[in-house]
Parts: sequence; C-alpha cells; structure tokens
Amino acid sequence: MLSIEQIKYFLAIVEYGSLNKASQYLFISQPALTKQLSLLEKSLGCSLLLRTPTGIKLTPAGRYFYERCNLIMETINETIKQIKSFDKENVIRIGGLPNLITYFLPKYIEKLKMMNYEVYIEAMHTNSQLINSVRNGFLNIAFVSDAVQESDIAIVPLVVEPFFVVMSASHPMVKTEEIDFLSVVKEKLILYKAPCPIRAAIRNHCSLMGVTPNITLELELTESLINYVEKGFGITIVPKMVADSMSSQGVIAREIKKFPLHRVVSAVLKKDCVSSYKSLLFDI
Amino acid sequence: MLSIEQIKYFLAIVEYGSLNKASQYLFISQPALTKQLSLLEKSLGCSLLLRTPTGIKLTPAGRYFYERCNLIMETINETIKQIKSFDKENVIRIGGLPNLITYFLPKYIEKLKMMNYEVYIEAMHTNSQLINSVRNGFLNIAFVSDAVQESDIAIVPLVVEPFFVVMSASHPMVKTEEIDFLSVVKEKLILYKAPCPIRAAIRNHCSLMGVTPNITLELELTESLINYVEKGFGITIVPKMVADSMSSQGVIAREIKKFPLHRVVSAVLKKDCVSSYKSLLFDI
DNA sequence: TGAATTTACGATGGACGTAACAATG
DNA sequence: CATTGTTACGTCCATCGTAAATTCA
Repeated sequence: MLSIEQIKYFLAIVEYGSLNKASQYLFISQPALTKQLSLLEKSLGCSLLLRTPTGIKLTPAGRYFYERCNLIMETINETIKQIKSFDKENVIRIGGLPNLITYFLPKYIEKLKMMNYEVYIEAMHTNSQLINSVRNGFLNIAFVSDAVQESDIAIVPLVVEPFFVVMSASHPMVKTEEIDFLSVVKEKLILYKAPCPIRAAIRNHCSLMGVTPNITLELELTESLINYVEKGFGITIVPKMVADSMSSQGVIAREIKKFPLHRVVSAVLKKDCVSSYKSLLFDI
Repeated sequence: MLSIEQIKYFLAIVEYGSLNKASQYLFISQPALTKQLSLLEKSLGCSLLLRTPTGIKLTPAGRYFYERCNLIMETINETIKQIKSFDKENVIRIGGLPNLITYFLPKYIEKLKMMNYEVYIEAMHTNSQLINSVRNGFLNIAFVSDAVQESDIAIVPLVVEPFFVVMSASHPMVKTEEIDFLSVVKEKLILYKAPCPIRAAIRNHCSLMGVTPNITLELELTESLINYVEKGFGITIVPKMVADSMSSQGVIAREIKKFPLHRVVSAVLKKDCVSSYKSLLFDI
C-alpha cells in the first residue's frame, strides 16, 4: 500500500540524487530507505529509478511519479495548513465575489489585521457558492451582491450602489447628457456568462421594463470586460465601485441616470454571529 | 502524522455516517477506527466530527477536510492508475495539439485499439510541452504542427495541409474568387493568444511577406474561434482539417489560394522508436 | 579500495482485536 | 436495552537499525 511516508521518501531521494544522502536528510538508515523504495516500486508495479554506482537516475515513470508526488504533497500540506487554522480563535475566513474582493474588502481587511486577526480570503464567482460556504462554516463572512433572504442565514445589507455604463471614448453615447437604461441595453452589450450576479441583475431589470438586452458577447468569468470594451466590441455595465477604480485611457464610465438600476452589497453570516461581527461591519 | 489510511478511514466514516458502519465496511474493529480518528484529529489539532448517539455529524473543519480528502484521493488514484500503465507492454501514450487530437488522431487510435493497445490520450497546447513529454518518456508519440528538427528526438512529417479563412456568410470576401493571404491579414483577425503554433505560423508568414497582421481579438486557448466569427467580430484562419469538420451554419471556410500558407503535421518520437512505430504512422 | 545499493536478521513500536465501559434515546 | 462511541490491554506485524554482502569505477 502506497503511503505518504513513501512519497516523502521518494521526493527526498530524487531531490538529493542518492539513497545515501536522502537517508541522512530523512534521519533513517539507508537500508530502511532501500526497503521502502523497493516496496513502493513493487506496489506500483513499476521501476521508478535506476540505481547506479554514482547515484540514481529517474525512469520516465519516475519522472511522472515525481511530478505527481509534488502535487499530492502540496495538496496535503495546503489542507493541513487550512485545517489547523480552523479551530484557532484569531482566524477569520472571508469570501466574496471577485469585484467585491478587489474593490470593497481592503478596508475591512486592514481593520481585521489591526485587531490581530489572521485573515483568509477566498474569491468565488457566485452568491450561492458563497452562501453555502458560510452555511457549512468554511467562511465566517461572505460579501455578495443582491442576495435574497434565506431563513437559516443572516444577510446584512451594507451599501446600495448605482450601475455605470463603460464605453470607448469615441462612442456616440458619451455625448448624451443623461444616459438611460433603455438605450444602454439596445447597444452591443458585453457581459459575463451566467452565473454572474451582475448579469442576473441586468436581465431582471430588463424584464421588469419589458425589454430584451442586446447581449453580443459573453465572456468567461476569468476575462476582463474592460479589455473588450477598449477594443471596440461593445459596451458593458459595471457597479460604481468597479467604474471608480478603472484606469484605462480609452474607455469612459458614466452613471445610468434614467431608469437606473442598483445593486445591494450584503454581508452573509450565520445568524448567531451577527452580533459579534456587527461592529466590524458598520463602524467604518 | 497524517496517513493515507487515515484519509480513507475518514472518508468512509463520513460516507457511512457512523463509526460502526464504516468499521464494518473497512473490515477493522470499531475501536481501532475510533483510535485512528482521534489520532487524526489530534494531529490536525482540530475536531472533525461530533459524535452523537445516533451517529456522527461533521464540523465545518470536517466538511472542508472531507472535500480535500476526496481531492487528495482522486489525485493519488489517478497517479497510481497512470503509473501502473507505464511498464505495461501494451500501453501507448499519445499526445497532440488539441485540434490534431480532435480531427487527426481518431484513425490512429482505431488502428491501435485493433492491435490490442491500451491508448492514453493527452492534449497539450504547445509543441514544446509535447516534445518534452516525448523526451522524458511520458508520451510515446506526439503529434505537433510545424516543429523544427531537434538533435535528440525524431520529427517525422506526416501531412502538409493548407490554411482556410473562416468568415461569416455575409462577409464581402465570400464573393472574391481567389482569396489571397495579404487581403486576409488586413481584415479583423481573431486568433488564439501565444503560445499557439497556428498563430506563430501566421505571424511568420506575415513577416516573410513584409506585412503586419491586423489581430483585433485574442482568445484564450480554451475558447472557440468559430463562435466569435459567427458573432461577427472578425475572421479567423484555421488548418484544412479544422475547416473540413466545421458544421456551423453562419460561417463559411475558403482556402487561401494566393500566397498560401501551409502547416506540416509531424509525429514526434524517440529516435530509437521510429522503426517500431513506422508501420503505424504510414500504413493508413 | 571506496562509493554506492542490497540482503539478512533481530528488536521495537504502532495498529489491530477482544473485552469491558459509558452515554443517549 | 439497543445502539452509539470510548477506554484498556495484550498480540502481532511492519518498519527500523546493525552488520555483512554485492556491485561498479
């Protein structure tokens, strides 16, 4: 049976290039290491390295196994590190939608570090992933957009912010005095693919107003909307905090004034934790 | 010390919902399981599950650990599966660029299966990844595009194929009788980001002819060029075998007749393996 | 001969099982 | 009292270390 010890031994052998040196590093005798290595090879049914009088040399299978062992050990070590933080009092795990993490969380994180918390940050792309992580205890707090109330979990509204249109500087709409939502959704829209809370908010606003958005391009959640706007493929709609922090030259952000839509940024936390985190959330 | 056995035990406990049932499934006594579980929790410094008279209930840390254990075991099992195939005589590992895998390999694979080989397929995005995999023995054969000869490895040319332009049906160039490369690269080009052998071939052809391609959109290697052509963002250039197998209605593929460019599809293999795979590569 | 790995074998400790115990509904 | 999990203790096998053997430069 493969064991973690054997994996560690194998990694040491490869890294030190000899059983001898590896055995010294591992504080075991060299015969013991030989034994474990042959047991490992036997259990895998495959030769991993060639023994030479000058040291060892990896076989193809050995090279593959070495890479995989590194991956396995990294996964295990990361797991142990996370787990060890779970029962520590001064650790707080915070999650949020990527744009909230980027633009909104920094001030909270500063404050938490002042209070001697170790902070773990985790970005997730959907509200439901985040809410579930709070529910099952992986996150202490999650920051979401337009979440609906649920019975078992507290959703605390924090800010309401308007949406902005982002378009290239040469776009005719730049000259319009008061930008309205109905004109905006007739333009070529670039949005993220579902599931994306902003996309959902726009669709919802559209159906309330009885129009269909003209979505011409749908991006993966990992790509940058602004890049595509800059290249002239269309316009996009982003929340104020994203618009505020844009630095691109070629694009312009303008608030949607007529028939505006807003999003509510909320904190999600367990009901019995609301009181303990209340001061953190509001005293800013 | 964390061990793989402990991970397996923990997974069984969670899945069976009780130490009792898990111990039966694992063919060990229930006290032994209790012992291992408490050792695990002690080594992690963290409680993983709450014991109740009706069974067990996961703590947040336990839920996290459960997910990670699944990931770890999947990684380990996949590794063992791959390794076991390494020294088997009847296993052959083949790699290739994604489009070669999709359009070109199937006939080889059929043939290999006829010959009672177990075939492992691995797609990689660059020639150099593939060539390295052959060099270090992870792959027996790799199919690449426009590879240059290297001293230590054999590169066997297999087919030369022309490139096609892909454009929307309404594009003016559809009406041109003889499509030429110089006009094509003046159009809005959609290509994959570097590193991409096709992109490299196009850039190379351009610099030979003293022109600059008008690349307006660069996609991630995981996205579909054709989708973006269909939506009217520009045109693209693909090898014949990709063009031949397109089924989209809205787009049309036409061969580049004037100043054409070609790609050479080659098989990469170790020099001392050429003779043994020769019949496979050419007898089709 | 010296540097490497492998084989042989006795010692030790960790993991197991049995049996007895404790708690909950 | 039936089901759950825990504690106690003796047994046994896996892994270790020491020492001797082997192989290659």
